[in-house]
Amino acid sequence: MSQLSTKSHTEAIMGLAGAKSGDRGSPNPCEACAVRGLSVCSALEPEDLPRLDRIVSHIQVSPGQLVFLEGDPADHLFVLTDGCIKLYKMLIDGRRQITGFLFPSDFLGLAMRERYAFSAEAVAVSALCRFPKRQLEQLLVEIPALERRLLGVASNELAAAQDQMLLLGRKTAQEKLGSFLHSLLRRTAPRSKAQDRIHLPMSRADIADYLGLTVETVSRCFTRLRKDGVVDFTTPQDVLIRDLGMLSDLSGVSDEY
Amino acid sequence: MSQLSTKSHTEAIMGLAGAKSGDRGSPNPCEACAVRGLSVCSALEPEDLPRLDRIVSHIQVSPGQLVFLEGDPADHLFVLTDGCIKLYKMLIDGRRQITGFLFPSDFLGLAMRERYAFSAEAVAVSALCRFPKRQLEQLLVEIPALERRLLGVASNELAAAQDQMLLLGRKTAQEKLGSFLHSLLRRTAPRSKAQDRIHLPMSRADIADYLGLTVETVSRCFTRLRKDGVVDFTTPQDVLIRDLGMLSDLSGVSDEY
DNA sequence: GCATGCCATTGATGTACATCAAGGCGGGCG
DNA sequence: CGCCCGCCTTGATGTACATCAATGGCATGC
Repeated sequence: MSQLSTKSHTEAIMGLAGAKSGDRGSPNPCEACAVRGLSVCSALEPEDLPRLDRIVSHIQVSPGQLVFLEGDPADHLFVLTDGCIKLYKMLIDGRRQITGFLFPSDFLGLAMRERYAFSAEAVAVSALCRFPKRQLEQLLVEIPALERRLLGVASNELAAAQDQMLLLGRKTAQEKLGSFLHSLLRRTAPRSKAQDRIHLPMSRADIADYLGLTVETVSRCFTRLRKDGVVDFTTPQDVLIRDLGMLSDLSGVSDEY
Repeated sequence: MSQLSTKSHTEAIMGLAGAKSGDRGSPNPCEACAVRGLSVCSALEPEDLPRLDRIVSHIQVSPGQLVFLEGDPADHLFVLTDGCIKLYKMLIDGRRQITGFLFPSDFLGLAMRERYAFSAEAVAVSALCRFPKRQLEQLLVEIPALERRLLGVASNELAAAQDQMLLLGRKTAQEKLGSFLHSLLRRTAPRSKAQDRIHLPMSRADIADYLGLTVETVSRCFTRLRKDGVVDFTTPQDVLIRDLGMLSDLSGVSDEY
């Protein structure tokens, strides 16, 4: 694990260095942001946007690159504007638990503590807005609506975390896969053209580590779902939902999820 | 499950009715509160305390009684002042996942959403301060320090939830039990006389539902830990930690936990 | 074009934990 | 006091998923 850490950490620093930090010259990027209106930033009045612009910088990461490592000083907060990021924790022997996947407009680094409680690594080529924590905290004081908004984001994350605990502790492998596809559909379909298609940017190993399973079990359950006519795969990364009802049943949704 | 819900819900209402709601007559209970200084309330200046007093009411619940049910309108927030509360979610077929145990000074109802995302039920005789959400939100606007504090609480809960995901998804039964005892020790020992003793107010079934196991496995792992000299039981509810080192190793602690 | 290596899939086997079942113990109540 | 009833423990058996192992597809690079 240590060789992974150090190596990846270096990559991350290179990644950060390669970013167009500060974005001096581009006038007010936040106003034109793709996720403006969806993300935390929507809590701001248009006239407050320049204050965000002043402290934001933009970074790019490619698959496998780290945004930060568990235990790093938590100096920055992020908003994902494009791509996909995975968050994970590890045990000393290398067992890994992915605690979440982030998609555009998602907030990163909410854990407002001394150090990051998990690592963040790019799944796909991704773009993030980066805010220095100190300066953003100053903004929070001046703009209560922003703080309110963060509290709302935290609430949602907490609720999602509890759903995930239920999944990890009490659902079968089939149900886990069903729930996973179902929640992915709800999160990403609204912003895609086809309402019944899901793109899976992450590997089977990532899915396994998210659901507390192994690669083999994930694969077997997927083929089972396919043979049962619930889903179909155009490629291993592209899922077609053929029977949403069965998928919902499987995921154990009632009101939640 | 439905009969449980309705029955328990009635109990909860009775419990709430039985509480000394409003506490008219007692002048400023918050000032004398047992958990004042530990809990969210510590974010308040002494001169602001009466404003809390004005909106707080106090309720008592006995073991098995509900504080609220998943899906209920989230009209109140709580601070636990005494006892122990369990939070849980259920699947339609009755499988249950306990998402957390609360101890005195813990905050309850952080998920600031329309409806509660989980149920809260007393494990031991418990006392709570109850705040109407609307009125507390008004206070949040007027006292930014309070909102800041809530965000901090949310961060901590989020971090704890991620630790729990790692536990549920990737740890063995032994490690789960070890982690459980270890974190309980860290949470409750500071406030108890004996630094190496843990009282378990919850049943084996509750522990099982918290760790994603069965009662039998919990019991077997406990006896294993006892035979290995890691812990000892004076009663099934009272644990003596005999080898903290082994316990730490087992729980997979590095910095975290 | 072919070699290389990663990723997904599938099969054979193993095992950690669940399930089923049977006492033992202690507390509450008649 | 003694019966009853939950709760905990322990044993026997079952199973869902992990592990081990082999193969094929696809992209990358020489």
